[in-house]
Amino acid sequence: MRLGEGFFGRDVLVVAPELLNKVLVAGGCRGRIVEVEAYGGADDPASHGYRGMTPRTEVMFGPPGKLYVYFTYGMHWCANVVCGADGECAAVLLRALTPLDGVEVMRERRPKARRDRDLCSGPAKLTAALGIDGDHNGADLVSASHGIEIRDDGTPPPAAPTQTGRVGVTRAADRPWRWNVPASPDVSRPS
DNA sequence: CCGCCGATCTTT
DNA sequence: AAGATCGGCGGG
Repeated sequence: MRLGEGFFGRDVLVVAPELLNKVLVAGGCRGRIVEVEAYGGADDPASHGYRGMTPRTEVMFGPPGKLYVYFTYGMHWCANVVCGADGECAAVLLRALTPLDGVEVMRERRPKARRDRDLCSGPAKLTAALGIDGDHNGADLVSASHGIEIRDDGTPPPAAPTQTGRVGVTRAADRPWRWNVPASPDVSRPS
């Protein structure tokens, strides 16, 4: 079943680990979510929304269940699921997937990937593999407005997900807001 | 396998 | 000027 607004409209620290083992569907491909990170708002110095709403972060402050897609390092796209109540700033960064379906298409989109586990093992790798870019900013996952949705296929989240500090952040680096599926070979880095 | 470095450009 | 990254290269 497709996840609905009730799922996303809760505390981001609750939603993030529950997204593990859900299935992301986009661009004719499917992948199982194995790594996520939570980002807050005014309470979180590492968040894009820390200093309030800007044109870039507008979606992060809106209703839950939307996709916040941002451009970084001059060449990469990263995708977040907006959480919490409308007006709050909170989102979950999708950091890695296990490729499930459409692997051939993923390979065409990411010709540099050598092994299957390199296709979606990073936030900008998975967007490239599934064809997600700036056109998908603000997409509604609840109605699959842009052909993107998140599904529960009956696989529960891990009972004891691995929890670490967030990758690549310099501020609030000690906050344990990254979660991944234990022993998954498809995460962005070993934990 | 690991660490370093350059690419590339938007946002602050 | 830094950044929620990636991939190539060199060394162990």
